Amino acid sequence: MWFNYFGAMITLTEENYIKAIYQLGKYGTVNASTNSIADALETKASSVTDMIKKLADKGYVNYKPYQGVKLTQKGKKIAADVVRKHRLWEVFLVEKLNFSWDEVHDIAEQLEHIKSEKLINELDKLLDYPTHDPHGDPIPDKSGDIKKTDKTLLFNLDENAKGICVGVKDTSSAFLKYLDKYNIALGSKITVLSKEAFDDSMVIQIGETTINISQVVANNLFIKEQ
Amino acid sequence: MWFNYFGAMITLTEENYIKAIYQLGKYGTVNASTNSIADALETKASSVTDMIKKLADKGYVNYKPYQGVKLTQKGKKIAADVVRKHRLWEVFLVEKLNFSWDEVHDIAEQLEHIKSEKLINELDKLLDYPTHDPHGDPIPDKSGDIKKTDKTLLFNLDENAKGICVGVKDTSSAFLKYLDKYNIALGSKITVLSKEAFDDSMVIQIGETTINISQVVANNLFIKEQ
DNA sequence: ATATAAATTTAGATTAATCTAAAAATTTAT
DNA sequence: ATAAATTTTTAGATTAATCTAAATTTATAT
Ligand SMILES: [Mn+2]
Ligand SMILES: [Mn+2]
Ligand SMILES: [Mn+2]
Ligand SMILES: [Mn+2]
Repeated sequence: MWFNYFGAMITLTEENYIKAIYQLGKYGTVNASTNSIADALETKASSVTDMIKKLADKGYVNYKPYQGVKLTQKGKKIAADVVRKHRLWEVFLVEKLNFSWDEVHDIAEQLEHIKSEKLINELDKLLDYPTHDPHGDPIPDKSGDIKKTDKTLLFNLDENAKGICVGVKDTSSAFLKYLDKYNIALGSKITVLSKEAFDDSMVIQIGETTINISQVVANNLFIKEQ
Repeated sequence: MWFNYFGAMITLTEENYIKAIYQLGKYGTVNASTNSIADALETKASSVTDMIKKLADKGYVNYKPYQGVKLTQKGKKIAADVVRKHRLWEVFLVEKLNFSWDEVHDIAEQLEHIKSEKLINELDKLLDYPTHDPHGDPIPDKSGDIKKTDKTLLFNLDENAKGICVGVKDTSSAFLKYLDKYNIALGSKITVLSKEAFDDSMVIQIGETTINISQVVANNLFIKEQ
């Protein structure tokens, strides 16, 4: 039996639902729909409806039938804690255990559910209080706050614009390995040499080399413009 | 869905049962009884019977009704892996995250179920391949073997015998805190000054100081005689 | 050797989380 | 405005893990 911040019992499954709702609500203020939650968790809409009711009973979400859900303050705190743990563990795996950034997600999915406040705070200290995970995503602080930096998708940059790669939107192993192959990493300086209107591809310069990237790639790389 | 060494799916609960059976079979060759397993896991005998059947179906234990169970080779490997993970995580918590030896057990109970071979091997490397956990218990190697050292309970030492504290039998927080209070730690040099036949208490010397300990304490401290 | 006690198993329920299929509500398109 | 399509909910089952209470088997004591 494990108890959360508010002294209530919470299961691994409930945490996963709450995290999914949190991440769906990241952009915009719309409620998370039943189907979107089902997609995110690779489960069925009927399962989501059941769980949503339980989460509403426990005070983690506000729910009116057919209206989707939104996290309460309580729910947001739980979600931020899980995300904080997930991202700190990812940093640990890369910084201390020699993992590469495409290997950490699945293990962090497990580690994010370990319950111990001291553990996570000591881990934070061991890692010297990192602010971002290996994919450039911000790490919520103890109170659940994240300071969001101004970043844009590479896709939105104009010709001749310059910037630094600060994150990835798609964190799939396939995409991360593609980036490794072309020496694109967090911190890389990128210049847009040209844009092709026909297929929205781009020619960009990374350090000394020049490469052609597709619209798909450009839409999954976060850049801090300079 | 998680898969073990043999490619079979295994749940956290199954792992806990297998570990309990492993630890019950540590001394002697007798089968683990249904009730002893129930006690170890704080569950009911009827639940144990059900689970035992499932473990037998999966080939982790040999079971004949009313005869208790014994781990198969397959079961022993699973158990040793879980124990290895448990103890490596305990070392990590003490060595890298400033935990004391009385705080690590419950968290290791959670961490021992994290599935990643690379994770545990890298952790092993980070910790410089420790052979014992913070309570003096040996850490199984990758293939599940543990080299057991010759140790005896302090209770068995004669008057004037000397030894070094190499482990604790009772790993409860209460006992460990008692030991901290009297500056008894792994590595402490202990001399038996006298034994009291009446209540089996002892007077022992630790470094400069002399203390009286009860039979309960003497029966829970492992000593390497010198 | 029988009776009593203890250990173990079986039977039947319960809870969490899931699913499929069908019903109901909402949204979109004509 | 009505019909069609989509989304969401409900109904009914299933699986894993647990429990209580009763039945059965094994061990112990006279
Ligand atoms: Mn998760
Ligand atoms: Mn990440
Ligand atoms: Mn466990
Ligand atoms: Mn230990």
